[in-house]
Amino acid sequence: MAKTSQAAGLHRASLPKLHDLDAALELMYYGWRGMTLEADEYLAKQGLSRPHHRILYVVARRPDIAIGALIEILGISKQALNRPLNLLLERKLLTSKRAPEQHRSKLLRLTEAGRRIEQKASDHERKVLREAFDRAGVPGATAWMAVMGAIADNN
Amino acid sequence: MAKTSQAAGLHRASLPKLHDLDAALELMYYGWRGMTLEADEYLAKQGLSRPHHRILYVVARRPDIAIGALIEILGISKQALNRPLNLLLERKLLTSKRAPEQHRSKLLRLTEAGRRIEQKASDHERKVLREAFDRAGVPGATAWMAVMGAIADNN
DNA sequence: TTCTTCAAGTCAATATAGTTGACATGAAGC
DNA sequence: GCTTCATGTCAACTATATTGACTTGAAGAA
Repeated sequence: MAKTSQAAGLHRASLPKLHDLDAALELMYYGWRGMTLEADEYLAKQGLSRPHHRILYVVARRPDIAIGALIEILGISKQALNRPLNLLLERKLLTSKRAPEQHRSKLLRLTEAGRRIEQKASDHERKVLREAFDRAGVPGATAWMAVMGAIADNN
Repeated sequence: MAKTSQAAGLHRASLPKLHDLDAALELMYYGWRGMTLEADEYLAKQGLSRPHHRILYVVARRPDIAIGALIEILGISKQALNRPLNLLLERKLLTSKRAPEQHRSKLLRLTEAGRRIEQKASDHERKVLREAFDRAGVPGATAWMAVMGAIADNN
């Protein structure tokens, strides 16, 4: 029996709601999935996954970042960083060189191939956001940003 | 050396932006984190984690759901469901009984203890959303829902 | 020059969350 | 009685993370 038509990922479940905010709660879940779905598929085709993308994303925006700083931003241990980072170096999507004056740390940079993959993966995510923002108009997009900011900064 | 003050989770990185929508992209990432952070901490104290919570969440809204239907909604294999589900049964947060007329399937229900944990965990997530919505007002919340719906339904 | 510090790299063991494949059980329907 | 179907379970594997312990190699200071 073929699975009832689900091109990719899971359909939104539409469970009965027990609370006022259940719909919003589920939207956050499916929104996250919706944004990352195509990017993850693209990355999988390249033999990469989300952790690799996160590394590429950060290095693209902080060229010559040291490994310690990268660990801090990603919020993972250096052992957890080790495998994906080495894969990216082996595949020549990243380069590392010693700092000229601060020879203890290694500075990371994207190669052209790395930049291309980072851009394509991030483009998939931005495309989903752009289409949603286009439908909502500028005021809707602004409101979305404000609400997400408040959620993100929850302390 | 103590980590530079980060009560829980990671601070928002504030990377330089390469694209218009990078800020939105990062907001989605940190928003997801912001919503789930306290719930995850609460669950960890109970010796549970997000997969357990997802099971409890669904069963709370679909009492007497069969295992096959639960698998479909969660989008995981029955082998992946097996461990967390059995833990919840052992801990008596869930009960399972055979259907009276359809004796092949097992029907799942929350116990009182299960309901309590599901509520508290989901309350942590809803609290974050409620505070953000309160700040944004009804129009902002409505706009947020519309944008998230468009992102979630990205096909 | 040795000693210490520090960034980075590596090894081992463990946990969690998932996968596919194979097979058992037990009730339902024909 | 044979088949179907929901469930359960075993094994092997992958990926992503953790903590702890240790090495390497350069920098800075005594």
